[in-house]
Amino acid sequence: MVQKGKTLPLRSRSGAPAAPKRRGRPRAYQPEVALGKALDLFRKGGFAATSLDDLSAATGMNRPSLYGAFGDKRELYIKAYQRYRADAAAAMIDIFKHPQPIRRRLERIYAVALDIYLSGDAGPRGCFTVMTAASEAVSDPDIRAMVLEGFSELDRAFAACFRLAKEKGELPASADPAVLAQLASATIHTIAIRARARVPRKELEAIVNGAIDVMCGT
Amino acid sequence: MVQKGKTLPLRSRSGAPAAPKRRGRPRAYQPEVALGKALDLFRKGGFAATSLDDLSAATGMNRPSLYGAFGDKRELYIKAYQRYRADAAAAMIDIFKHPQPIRRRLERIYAVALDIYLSGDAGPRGCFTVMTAASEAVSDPDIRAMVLEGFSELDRAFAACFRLAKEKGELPASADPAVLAQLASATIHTIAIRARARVPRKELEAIVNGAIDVMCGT
DNA sequence: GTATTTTTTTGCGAAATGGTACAAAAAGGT
DNA sequence: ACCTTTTTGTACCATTTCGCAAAAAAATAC
Repeated sequence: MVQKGKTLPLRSRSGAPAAPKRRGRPRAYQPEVALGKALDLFRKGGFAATSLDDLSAATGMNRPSLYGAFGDKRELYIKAYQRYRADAAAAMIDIFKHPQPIRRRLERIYAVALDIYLSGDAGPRGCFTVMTAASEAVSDPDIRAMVLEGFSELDRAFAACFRLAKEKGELPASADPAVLAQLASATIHTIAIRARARVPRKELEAIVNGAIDVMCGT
Repeated sequence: MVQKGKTLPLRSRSGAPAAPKRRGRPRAYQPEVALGKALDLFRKGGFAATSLDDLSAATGMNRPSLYGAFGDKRELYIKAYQRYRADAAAAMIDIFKHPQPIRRRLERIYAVALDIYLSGDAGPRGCFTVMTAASEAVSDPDIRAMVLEGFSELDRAFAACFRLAKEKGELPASADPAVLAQLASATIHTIAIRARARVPRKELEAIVNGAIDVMCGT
């Protein structure tokens, strides 16, 4: 799916491929891929059900190394969540940028969303934002803030799409972009949740298609 | 809830208010209220983050009694979830039964849903079905089956409402009750999730009102 | 009063958990 | 060769966790 985006190792734009001549013993792991493995685990089981031993086994790093690289379990969870958001944003950004007919746009967004939610060796992993909201967000203010940001980011992105579509005359003048955006987000949330209960892709696509029809008119 | 024959103190239909002369040492707890406390805890933190010690403290039963009364942690979780579903159904049943204008009906349903999702001393507890879907449903087939049943129960109840409204001419002939029902469920899911991130009731009500407008026409 | 039944209570135990201390290892600097 | 720096690997600790066994308690039945 997305995770291998590689995003970071920018190597600086000059030729130097990055050989900063670090001083001590070289790392036996690549932080990027280790964080990816940790994200996979957290997405599978959530915060509480994922132990440091599990994370250690999956990343190949022993616990002290994990601790040194990412901090304690909560910090690792937060970094994994940030990584998830970055990956998801990277997978969606083109669709939200390039103007297209609203229907086409929505179809593509939901297709990518389903790819993300249904991926996973040990069953569909769902949406990490939704899972985090369901579990940690109530009691942890920092995590809650990130989750809320995730929600409004999505709401705003959808709203921008509907606003543009309305300007282009694809939607009736009576359409309210903010309301439609929240419905579009609600559809994201419902397929994320249902995916987690192993509802098959076909059914989720049917939900998506029905929602698009209502939002855009048949 | 099979274990005790006797299930509920049905008082039998005759006058006898229940004095079955039980044989051994009397219970120091009421299973009903203990299960309620357990449900509260599970709704707050989820399965993995709630320990038997927590449950023991909250119910006032020590661990062996808990075990004897409800089985192991997983069984207790399942019974608590069934209780949740029964409570939620009881709170909604009247609204789904009595025919009413579709808008009024939806307003009442969402009002009750918000009451359920926003209640809780230590922060909003959200929807237990959604939380369970997000965490346990992937890996536990029995729990998954119950969650799926919860989803389709809600879908069907909404669909029945829309079907009736359509027959009564409240909705255009083009309206698809099944699609509208899934949108109504999606709205339930989105407010459940957002409630968990402490989105204030006013905002959730705004989402609900917008969704109702789209579903029923403005 | 004694036996029987059911529940509570205490306490154990084996495993898992999050976190850390410390020595060994692997690199560069001089 | 020797020191410094950084990371790894091993081992450990204190706590928590789930589950159970066995004794004590509280009621009824005889």
